[in-house]
Formats: sequence, structure tokens, C-alpha cells
Amino acid sequence: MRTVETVTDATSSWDPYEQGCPSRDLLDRIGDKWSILVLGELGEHGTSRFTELRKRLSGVSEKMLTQTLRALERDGLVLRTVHPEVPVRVEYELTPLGHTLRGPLRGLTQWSLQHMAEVLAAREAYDVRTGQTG
Amino acid sequence: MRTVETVTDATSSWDPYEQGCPSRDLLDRIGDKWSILVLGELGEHGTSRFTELRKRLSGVSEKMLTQTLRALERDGLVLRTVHPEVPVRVEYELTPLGHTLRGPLRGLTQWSLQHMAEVLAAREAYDVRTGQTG
DNA sequence: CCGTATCCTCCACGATACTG
DNA sequence: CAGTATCGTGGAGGATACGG
Repeated sequence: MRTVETVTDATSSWDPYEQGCPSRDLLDRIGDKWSILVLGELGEHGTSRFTELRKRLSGVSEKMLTQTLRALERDGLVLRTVHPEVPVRVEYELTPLGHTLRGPLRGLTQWSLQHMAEVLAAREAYDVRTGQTG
Repeated sequence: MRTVETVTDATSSWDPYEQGCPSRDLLDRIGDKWSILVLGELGEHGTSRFTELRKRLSGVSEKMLTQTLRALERDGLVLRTVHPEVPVRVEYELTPLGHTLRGPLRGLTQWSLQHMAEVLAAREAYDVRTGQTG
């Protein structure tokens, strides 16, 4: 899932396989490890500062958090506001566009809550049947 | 996004970061490059054979298609039926559980269709503002 | 406090060749 | 037809150190 490590050539080319599957287009952007976690946090807690986010998303490195926030900002999903104080205070919040994503995302969350147990069960059954674990 | 290249130790450990974010749990399974495309195809066209899928998902390698289908089968989302004829005929279809995923997935698709243009626009605006491209 | 710069590791994905 | 086996690679993601 391509995030933008080299931002410079991110606009250059789109893989042909993406054309015609909108859900893939979207997941190519937010399907990475941290994007939806960030969107979730900003959706629930509202405006947050960098370090605040970093603490709540335990496990994220500074690099990845910055990178994720930049990508979301670039795509118009997150608004970044710098308050020129000393020390600097930076606040992140969802844009209106970002808020419209919460619905679909909640759809995924709901499905996961309702059906993930079945998935886990199916997985174990499969492993027993095919003889992993035993 | 971990798919199962080495199927053997796939059950062994779960990253701690996943706990408590159901949408991430889900995306860790179907957020890979081909899963939702396969689910989409099987959802729309119904029962399909291996080569049929391979043709419709143009660009997928045999290895990746097999791997994706196996993972989906293991998770109880896809049913694989082998017809012992000569030559062998294998058919894939969504399970009832697999069908329940279509709703949430359509949610993503709808969002993408409605808002991806805004995302693209925001992206260009950002690039101009920060001085890529020019 | 809020990042950037650098280096490194690991594995998802692809290409190719072969099989029941 | 429907796969398996093997090898190679790009780049996502982490650790660490430094900068405004």
C-alpha cells in the first residue's frame, strides 16, 4: 500500500489495475498501517496535538505519524493548524471531507465487531482441517 | 499488510497495536492488494472459476490469486469447490459471511465515487501550495 | 514541542518455471 | 485447468539521531 516516502513523484503515474475499482483507489490511500487509526482518533477526540496523538496511537513512530498526517492533509482529510507560539503548538482535526469518511469507516468497524469471531473460528477450523497445529 | 506467505506461523502471534481497533483488524486481512477485488468480482458475477477470475482481475499473478483465494477461504469468506472431473474444475463463490461484507465494502466504494475527485483536487492544491510540480 | 534525516530490515508482490 | 516451488525486488515501516 503505497504511502508517500518520496513525495516528489507521487503524482506521476497510476497503476492501471486501479482503474475501475473505487474501493481499491481509496484503500490505496488509507489502507496503510496508521491512516484509519489517525482518522478514528481525530473523529472521536476532535482536535488533537501531535504528541497527544502519538500517545494515544501507542506504537507509532514519529516518522510514521508525521508521514501519515501529511498524507491525510494532502488529501484534504485532515486540517493542520500551526500556532506560532513558543514552543510551537500544532493542532490536527478532521476537515468536513474527513468527517464524511467516518460513516463508511464505521461500517467496517461494525462488521468487524459483529463478524470477526466467525472469521477467527473459520480460520481455526481451516487450520485443523488442513492440519496445521496438529 | 500481512498476507500469509508462510501459512504455518500465521496463527502464532498478533501485534498488540491491533487490539482495540476493529477496522484495523479487518483491513489487516482484506487490505492487501487483491482481496477486495476478488470479493468484488465474486459478489457481482457470482460463482467463478480460477482462470475466469484471473482474466477479470487483469494483472494478478497466479501466485497472488491463489494466495488471496486461500486466505479468503481460510477466513470463511469464500467457498472453494473442487469438481473431480478431467480436467479439474474449481469454483469459487462467496459464503454467507462473505456476502455480509458487501455492504460495508459498497460503503467505501460509494464514498470513493462521491469524494475521490475532491481528494484529487485537494492533493493538487497541496502540491501547488508546497511547490511540487513547479 | 514538533518535527526532519538517515539507515536498515522484512515481507508483499511479481516473474518464471514446473506439475497432477 | 489449476495450481506449486523458487527466486528476486521495491518500498513500507521502524530505530535512532539531530534540528528549528
